[in-house]
Amino acid sequence: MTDMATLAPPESVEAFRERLAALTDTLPKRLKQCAEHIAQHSDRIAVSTVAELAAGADVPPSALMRFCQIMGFSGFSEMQKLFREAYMPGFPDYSTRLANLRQSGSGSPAALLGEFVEAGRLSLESLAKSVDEEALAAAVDILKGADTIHLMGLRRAFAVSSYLAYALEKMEIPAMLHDGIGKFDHRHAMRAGDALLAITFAPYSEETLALARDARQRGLPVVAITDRLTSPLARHASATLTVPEVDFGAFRSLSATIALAISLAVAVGAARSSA
Amino acid sequence: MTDMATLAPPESVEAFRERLAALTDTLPKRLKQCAEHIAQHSDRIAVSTVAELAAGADVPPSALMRFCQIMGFSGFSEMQKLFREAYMPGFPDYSTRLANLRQSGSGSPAALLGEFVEAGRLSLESLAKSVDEEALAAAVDILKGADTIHLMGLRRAFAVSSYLAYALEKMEIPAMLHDGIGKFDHRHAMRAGDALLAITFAPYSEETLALARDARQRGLPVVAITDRLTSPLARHASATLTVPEVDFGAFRSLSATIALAISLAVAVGAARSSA
DNA sequence: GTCATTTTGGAATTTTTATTCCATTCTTGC
DNA sequence: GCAAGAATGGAATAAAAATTCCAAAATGAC
Repeated sequence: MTDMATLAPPESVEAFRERLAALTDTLPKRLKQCAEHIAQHSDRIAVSTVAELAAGADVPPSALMRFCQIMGFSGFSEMQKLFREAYMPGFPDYSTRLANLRQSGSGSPAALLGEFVEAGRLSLESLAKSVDEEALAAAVDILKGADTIHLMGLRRAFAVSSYLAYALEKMEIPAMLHDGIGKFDHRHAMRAGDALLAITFAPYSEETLALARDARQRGLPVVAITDRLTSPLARHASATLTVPEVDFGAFRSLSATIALAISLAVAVGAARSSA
Repeated sequence: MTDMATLAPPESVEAFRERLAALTDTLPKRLKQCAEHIAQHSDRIAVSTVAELAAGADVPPSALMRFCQIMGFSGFSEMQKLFREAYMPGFPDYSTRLANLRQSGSGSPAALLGEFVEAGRLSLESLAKSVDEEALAAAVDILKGADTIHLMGLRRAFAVSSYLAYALEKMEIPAMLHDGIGKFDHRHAMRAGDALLAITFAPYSEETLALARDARQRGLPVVAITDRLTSPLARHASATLTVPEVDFGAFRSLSATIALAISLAVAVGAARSSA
């Protein structure tokens, strides 16, 4: 760190992150500690003091000050300003509103809604944190090559499989929704070259497991969306995607499952149309 | 405000809100301004200074200090501490993770997922902010008195109506899902004493509108879940719930719609079982 | 191993921010 | 309309935080 032509401070959190990523490797020990701690806890910058962050990174406050300057800020305060302004963008009083909703008499419809909104949000955040990018890419790979995509998910998972059927149809991708109507199992509709996307959560639906087993035995690739890597569905799957859905009461919000499913569908759509 | 036996400071954001609500009406002008501004922007407390908040409430800083003390804190700093500590976003590094996801090459499945997760979150937050509690209560009222609840929603709304059918079935509430199979419209399955819950978004499904119109003409109450109060579905409805769903690309996340729908179902379930 | 250069830790300083205090202005009961 | 009490605004003070600076330690080139 000899010279460091004072460049303009990052103007957005994204720009900040980019510069941070670019710089981290070039920094000496203490400053790298700062960079890593900041990268890990960037959401605390807005509500912490220099001393607190420095303690967290296990460096003296002056090291953290130097770090801020290297990032292009005049000092810590300028950096903090960026994060304070970005704090809760778009929906400033969401948390207030949510608190009011949840408080509006337990059991009241509004309070219930508050709980489900929160459950959905937690599920989505948790999904973003835990998603296995490789498994997702593998799943896209499998489905983009399939002649017809068979969709199987019953009971609570039926909402997801039916939405996928809608999305795939819209993108003109051949898909078949196995809906269990009349107890026809339609297993013979699955032909060589097809793939199965199966969705089930505990307690696992026997019909879904059976269809996945059948597909597997006949050599068709199976993509699983389920709740755990050790789920019985995963045993039959070539790629397994897990969703950490938060329940409220007896029902789950499905937000995370649907987000994952629709992402998968759109990624497959993009892959097929560019092929 | 003569004497104010110094009581212990609130230990949680909920306790804070309760005390705030209880106190607001007893306060003189300036202090009430503080209370109202704080109630409205409690999420900014963690990242603001006394001067900033005071300016926002249009009072001098000393008034705000007095307000903090009346709330039971030793001063502003102690109050701010409560909010800074409470701000542990459910999953500490969610925002970092999300930023990484979205950055992972546009068009990649992971990047798509990042976008859908964000769209879902925004939808949920927006729903919490905009939900019409009275309309929600009215909808529960209508549905809790119905003999059979008829569910109608096609295309993208079918995921929602089918999930509702699942939830109502689980709660042993008589419900019938109109699925459009074989183009049977099943309108005559709707009997006096029943109610219809219809769901459609632009471009509105003709079948759904037709069924709602029919129910209306026969004097059955109709609850609508749609995207705008001016939607054609709302014209046939006794209660209209609107959902501000955020799209990403051609598809919506459905998170908010499902959260609203399931809340409605559970509230109806609770109302019926306690009746 | 020595010297030049970079990096570091902590004490000293400056700036910002919170907090107190009190003179003045409003209210309200009579 | 007058007094007594409450509420208010702003200047003065105290506290906390950010920032700078420099001597000491570490590193690395020769």
